[in-house]
Amino acid sequence: MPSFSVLKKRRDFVKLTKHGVSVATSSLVLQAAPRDLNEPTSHPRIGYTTTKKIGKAHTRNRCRRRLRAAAALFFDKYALPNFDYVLIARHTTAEVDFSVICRDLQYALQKINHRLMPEIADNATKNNSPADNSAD
RNA sequence: ACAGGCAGCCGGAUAGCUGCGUUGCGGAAGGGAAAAUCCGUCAAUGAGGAAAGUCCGGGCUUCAUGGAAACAGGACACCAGAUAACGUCUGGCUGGAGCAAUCCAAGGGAAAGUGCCACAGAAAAUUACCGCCGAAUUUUGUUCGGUAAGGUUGAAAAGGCGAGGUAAGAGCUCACCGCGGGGUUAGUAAUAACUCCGGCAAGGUAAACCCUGUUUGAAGCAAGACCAAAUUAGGAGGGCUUUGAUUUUUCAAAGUUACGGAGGCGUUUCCACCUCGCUCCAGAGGUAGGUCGCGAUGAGCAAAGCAGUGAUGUUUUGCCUAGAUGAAUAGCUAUCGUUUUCAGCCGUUGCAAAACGGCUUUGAAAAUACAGAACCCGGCUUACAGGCUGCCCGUAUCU
RNA sequence: GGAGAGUUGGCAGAGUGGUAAUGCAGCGGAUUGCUAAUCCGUCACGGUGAAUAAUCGUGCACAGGUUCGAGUCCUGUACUCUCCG
Repeated sequence: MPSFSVLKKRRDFVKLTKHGVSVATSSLVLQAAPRDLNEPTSHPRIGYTTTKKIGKAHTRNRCRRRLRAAAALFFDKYALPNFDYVLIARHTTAEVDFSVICRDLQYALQKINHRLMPEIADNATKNNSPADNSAD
């Protein structure tokens, strides 16, 4: 039973690239950002990006599937509630061993959570009211 | 056996674990009912020969018009047929490539007209530089005429070759070949064969404009239809209604907003558009969302029979077979299959080195292609590891 | 998914079927005590060559075709960019 939903709107992707934090590994790139804090939903959301750079439609589909399979393994454990994540495929994603993708994703999730948690703490101390946070 | 040619087919398999879309069924909540929403140890089903490129042809939808046509522009072009249609396909003709099977060809018109043919060359299309010949003048020559055989240039220079003929030459004449026209025969036709005549017409380019014939409205599922939500508060104008003045026309005030107006296919004009319930200006908001279109009736798929040289048509029987929308149809593991290479073993030739062939339940390593439906069909083009089947041709050997 | 435009030296950018312009950058030389500016030359790739002389071949994204001859005309392929109210 998946405990996360899927990002679909272009607006959300753009917001992530503007305001989010990103971690790059050899096989994938992970972006993450907190959602609006006044919304009560708690599930993390995840999106997948495969650009035209990495190949034609067949290879892009394959990359997306492999990323989705890896995400299904690890997001239950590591993903934080009220956060949006985006996985971006790279040139190597279709070719490399699946174990490498799993290792990279695990590493990236741990690192990005480590970098995001203090940011939230800072925000909470500076701006107590969530209305000010959303106005930025 | 080797080397080719053509046509067609396949394009990984099995098991396990974890998952996805759609449809059906069941359940939950919800409601007058339905739809939408969520759930399921439920069931069924789930990519291709090219799904690709978007190069052609259709279906379908909208726009314009009473219905059409014309012009411009585009496309096509040997003949006959197939087809819903086509620039596709089939059969034939002609020309070219190959020993052959077979393959390739935008393959109408240059005698309707216009343009172009750089450089070189006398001359690139009614031409004459050198040369050859004759005459005049009178003498290393000059002028006039004839000639297109010879020379140089160039991609291309006015039928080819031989003989006659001539001052020199020339289809000027003749034979053969080529070319053009007529006739006969064969064929639906393109065309072919035979025969007679003409003396030869004035180069190339139409993938330059063009001519002739045939054909063509435009845009595309982000087409288009419906549903729901959100916002005016201003000015000008028009229409209608009521009231007042007035014989009517008309004028003023208040209210109201469709039955009115506008719309222009490539041809006229303009440059964001839509909504805010007439139009324009100003202003504000928006370019989000959902359902249908959308797949079980279709130029549908499979098999067999019949007609036809064939494309194809037709009859019978059976089948219903993806429907997503940040986009499902999978991810991983194991075993097997296929191919290649290396090692190993066996056989043949050989003194040997080595070469060739075979074996894989003897093993190892590597590879396992091109590539993902997006409204749907018919083609074309391009990409593609490897494998299978059938037929045909050539060479060598044997019978 | 659909519609359309383009590709020429290191960069920009012309080019009626007939010798691949021009500018910037780079390199060499002149000028100067030195530099800048200015002037002159060179500047796609490869071969022969002692040579930056000379000469030959290949070059306009790639591959075919038409033509005596294609950067240009026609067909196919690859890549890049733009638009979809």
